[in-house]
Amino acid sequence: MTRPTFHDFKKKALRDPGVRAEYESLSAAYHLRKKLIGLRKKAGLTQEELAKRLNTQKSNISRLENVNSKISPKLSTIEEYAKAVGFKLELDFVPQKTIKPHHNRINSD
Amino acid sequence: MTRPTFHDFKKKALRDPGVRAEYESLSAAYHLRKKLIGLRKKAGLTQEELAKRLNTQKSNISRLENVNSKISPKLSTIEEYAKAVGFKLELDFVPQKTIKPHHNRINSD
DNA sequence: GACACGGTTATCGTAAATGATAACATACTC
DNA sequence: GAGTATGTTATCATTTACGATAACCGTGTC
Repeated sequence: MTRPTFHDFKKKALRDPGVRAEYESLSAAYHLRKKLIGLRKKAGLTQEELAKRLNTQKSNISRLENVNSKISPKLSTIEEYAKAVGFKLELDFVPQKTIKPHHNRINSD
Repeated sequence: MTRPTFHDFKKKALRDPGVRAEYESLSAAYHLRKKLIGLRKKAGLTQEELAKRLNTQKSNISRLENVNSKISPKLSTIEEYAKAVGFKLELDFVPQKTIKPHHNRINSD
């Protein structure tokens, strides 16, 4: 028998309703940060260069982008970041599906 | 000669690049608030009822929705509001048009 | 090894968002 | 007019995001 992989661990963890709830609630901020990094790199900017555009420091950019960050940024912060890398932020409100999720459904990340 | 109407005033004001910039920068938050109110009403909730769902006070809901408000809410605040009225918040980043705007173009609304 | 580059982390001070309470305005009903 | 419902505004305390500085970790280059 082999050692459990991280994938196995995640699969199992996501079956726990509590863990799953936290995972989903985190996902918005999580995906946001990944998105921001992608936009910055596509714009060919380092954190330091972007920081300069925003009149701030690279450490602050890092904090904002960092997945481990516990902060929930202000709307204006995200907007300014977006603008600095050449994008405009738009907010969409999509109706929540109230469908009970299939009990063995796993997010494919 | 008649008194200048508010519409005239606004039209003129928006020709000023500074004023216009401020107008545009405010518009995101402005539209957001209108959107939020619409979602709440569609859900058939009063501010007080929604406040209860969010474990807060109606005055705080009012502050968040109020167009005159100068605050830039946290992302999580908007997310929780959306969830409480049955919606999910999604962020979209659309490429900025760098086209120079027509010098006499006026926003309708 | 020394250096530069890109990013992370810790810390501290300040500014701003949020929580909470109360008083107020309007409109509507009895 | 008294009472109720909905939303607004002001104020204060608390929490948290953000600004700023510094030290650190790789990685690559010389």
